Amino acid sequence: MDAVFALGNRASAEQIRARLTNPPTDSAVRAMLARLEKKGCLRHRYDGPRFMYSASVSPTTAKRTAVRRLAQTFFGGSLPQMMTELVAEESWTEAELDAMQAEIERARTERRK
Amino acid sequence: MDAVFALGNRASAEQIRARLTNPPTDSAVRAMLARLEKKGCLRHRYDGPRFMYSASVSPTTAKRTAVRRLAQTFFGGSLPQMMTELVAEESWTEAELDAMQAEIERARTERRK
DNA sequence: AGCAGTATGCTACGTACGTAACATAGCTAT
DNA sequence: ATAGCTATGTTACGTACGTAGCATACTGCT
Repeated sequence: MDAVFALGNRASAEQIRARLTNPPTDSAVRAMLARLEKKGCLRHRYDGPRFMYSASVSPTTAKRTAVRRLAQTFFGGSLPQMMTELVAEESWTEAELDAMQAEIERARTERRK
Repeated sequence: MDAVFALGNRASAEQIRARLTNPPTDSAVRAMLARLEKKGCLRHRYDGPRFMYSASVSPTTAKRTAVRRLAQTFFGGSLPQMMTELVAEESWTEAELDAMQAEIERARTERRK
């Protein structure tokens, strides 16, 4: 599923396989995709000669879920704590710090509306 | 594994089971823990009457790996893009924005050393 | 038409996993 | 001591998964 989302929620079996670490067989990937589709996690449609798979939940929803799961697992369930910890523990360039600060300023003005 | 890390990298089988969504049987959890230990993902030691499991990789390492994986899956592999997008798309209180900004300022001074 | 090349469909087999059931060991209260 | 609770160990069985192999269908090339 991660591979599908990383590929923009529209991916062929071979593209998905290429993104996996220790990629299993082509046959295994196709079998897994069929199972995920049977479970309702994926859908597929024809794109010329091959299937293109997409998740049945929107990438936006999946993203929010994944972010919250990460916060839950490693940051005590607190998104703010996750953000401040990431600012502190990763290494950032001046430009990246500038960009984050600018986004915070924009969030402040958005809040006031 | 997520449950183990969420529990501070020191958890009993029952604690782990309690954290799982649609928790499988007690027997299944214990069997899985035994398999993960056999694979080298987990270790256990006795704490009074019961086993306490811990990951064989440090929580810090696992956290960095998980953060990068999230960035890879949903933010084009870019940590800075992930940060700015999270600032923009989540809803924050003034205090939380203040805390993030303060952490950015601190990161700036750290950078100059 | 004939022939590669590619993509899906299907089958069979071994391994991993989820579950249930029972056995064993240690601790506690009576 | 003994009965009861709890935690781990072990076994057996059904389902899910990883793999290999072959069949079928479509496309493009000669």
